[in-house]
Amino acid sequence: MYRHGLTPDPKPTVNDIARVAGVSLATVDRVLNARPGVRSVTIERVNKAVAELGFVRDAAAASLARRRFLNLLFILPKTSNEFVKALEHQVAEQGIKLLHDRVTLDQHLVPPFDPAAIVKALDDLQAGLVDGVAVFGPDTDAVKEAVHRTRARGIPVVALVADLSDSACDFFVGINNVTAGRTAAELMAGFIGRRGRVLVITGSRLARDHLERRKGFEALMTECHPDIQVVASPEGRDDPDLICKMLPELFEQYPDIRGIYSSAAGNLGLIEHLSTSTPCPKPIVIAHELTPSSREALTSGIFDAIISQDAGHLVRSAVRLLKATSDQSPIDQTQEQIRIDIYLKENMPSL
Amino acid sequence: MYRHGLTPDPKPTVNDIARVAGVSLATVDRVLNARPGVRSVTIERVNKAVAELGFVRDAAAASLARRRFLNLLFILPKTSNEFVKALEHQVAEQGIKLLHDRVTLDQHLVPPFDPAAIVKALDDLQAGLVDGVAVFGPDTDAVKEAVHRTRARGIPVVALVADLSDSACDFFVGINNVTAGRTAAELMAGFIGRRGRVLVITGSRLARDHLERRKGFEALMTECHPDIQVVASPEGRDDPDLICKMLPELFEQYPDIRGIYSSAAGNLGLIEHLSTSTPCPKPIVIAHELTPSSREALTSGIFDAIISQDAGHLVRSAVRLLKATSDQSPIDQTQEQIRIDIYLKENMPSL
DNA sequence: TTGAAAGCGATACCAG
DNA sequence: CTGGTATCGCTTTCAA
Repeated sequence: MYRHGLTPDPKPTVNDIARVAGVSLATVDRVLNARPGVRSVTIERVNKAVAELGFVRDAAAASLARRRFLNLLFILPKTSNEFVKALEHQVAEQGIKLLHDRVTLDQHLVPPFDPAAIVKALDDLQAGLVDGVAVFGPDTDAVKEAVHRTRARGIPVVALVADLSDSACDFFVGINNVTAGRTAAELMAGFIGRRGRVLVITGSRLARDHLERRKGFEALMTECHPDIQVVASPEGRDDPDLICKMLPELFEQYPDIRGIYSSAAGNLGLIEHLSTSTPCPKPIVIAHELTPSSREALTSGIFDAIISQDAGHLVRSAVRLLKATSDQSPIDQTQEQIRIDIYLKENMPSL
Repeated sequence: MYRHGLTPDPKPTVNDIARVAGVSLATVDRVLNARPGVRSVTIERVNKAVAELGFVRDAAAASLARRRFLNLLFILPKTSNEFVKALEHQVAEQGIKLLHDRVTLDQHLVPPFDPAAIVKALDDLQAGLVDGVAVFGPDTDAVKEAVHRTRARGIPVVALVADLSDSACDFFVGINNVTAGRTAAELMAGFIGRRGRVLVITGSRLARDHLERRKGFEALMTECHPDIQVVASPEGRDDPDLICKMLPELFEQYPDIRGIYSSAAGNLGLIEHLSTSTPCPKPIVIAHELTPSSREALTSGIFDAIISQDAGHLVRSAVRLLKATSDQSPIDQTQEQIRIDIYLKENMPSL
């Protein structure tokens, strides 16, 4: 009754194809994997049989017979940033599970904001030892050229979290940060009643993702909320101490701040400041990335919302894309789309 | 250099275990799969070898050797509801891809709100033909008993979208609807400035998920926002026409409505009403489930936010859980946690 | 340009 | 209780 209605009882195998097409197993394989050295008439015949029988390649058998591992490498910035830590954790964790699927995950931590280190890491790769790379690094020409060389050597590359311009990579896995900034702005506008002054805490001008968020935030306010004034802090450089210190001055200068948007990675400094001296009335605070400390700030009411991207999803997606590239298998765009998550106190996931 | 650092070069196989433990392949298999009929000393010896060699079972080989498909069935309500349609679509879509992985997906649509139909569907299952079931149905005793019988026959069952109480099922895949309602309330409170009257459009008292949302919504308002008054509409029964008709009267009765929470599945009626006669000032509207029409309402500004759950994720998660149960393989709780998504105009995913 | 045959790493079945 | 062995469906030499 509930037989899988999609294949005529015993699922056809390569043997069936071979028999029906009147060729050998080896030839069927050559056609299925688009290997060279088959006459086009033969190709036709095989394809016809494939279509006729409704053949679907068995992934398990294929993977087993291929008798080799897919070795993937993640190049991440070496920083104490909680979000990056979460990525590292995911790579390590998922690496263990993926062993079952003949995939290995390694990570290489390079100094942050150091294009040369990434270039070296990429150029040092041995094709054959590494079958794919995911890079989270600055969008500089040197990096893009190194990515280019890597791809030229047949190693697929995905840009992780921060895109590399001019589609230097095979794929980008991450969110659109302009959109993320706009999302923060939309939420902020709603929460402060569409009027008043908001402060944007900025990071470093070297981090493209942070710049984009700020740009998106300001753009949306300009477009849709003329009664909201945005002031930007000096560069916080993602340094908690620096940020904590610069805040009192800013509040003095702008006593009417109704909202704060922490666009970069300096949440700790902001939390530090707000948990000691709370301006009154308490401003609406929106920050990025759900991490242990931002989670706590949300719970305690210091933060009102978090804009986030799921580290687990980022890693899984990068792996799937690299694997699909290697297997020449199709990609499910909708599954690979990384969402811009909004978390309030109530919908924050447990754990 | 980047050799997979987790296994000493050639990954050990069952043969290696057998050799080291000094037993046969068959015995290794029995131990690995916890099959009966092995002396405990032998079990010990095998486990020791497994630990020593750092053995990881090769999923591809196992799946191939098992030489059978995993046939899963989704029992869904037959309704024109867009969210359910999205589920159907995902089951169909993912079913095609899963063929590669020796998994088949079928769906059985039963009349909505009809416990007897679900009971029959479950009792009609033939163990051996169906290896797992995902059910989206009402939480009634009859259904729970049928689930019980199904599980007793060795067929794992997951509750999809709507939980069945008393942990009748092996797993629940879906969101906590009380929490979803609270999330909607938190967002609503922020958007309307924490004061004023809000209207909740309710569905049917038979749908536990809808009731829970409303309960959560009201609870949060009571707990945290004393200046917000919640009024509930008569039951809309998810009927667009009915809802569209009852609204004018409600607005007349409560001219000061500042927010509307569409807690059930009657978005179409609400959209219909609001797009013809817009009350002024326009109330904040929050609804559930990102679907083609709610998406459009968000784009056009009729809706301000959507609380949603990802249909693709729901289906994938149900499949993984059923598969893991069948394989006796471990589960990654964090990946199976379905998020309560919040979408504003800006962060709505494309497609 | 094509074919034959040897595995890949687990599971299942039949003996002992 | 334990062991041998034939697969599973596909990929990959090695020959022809």
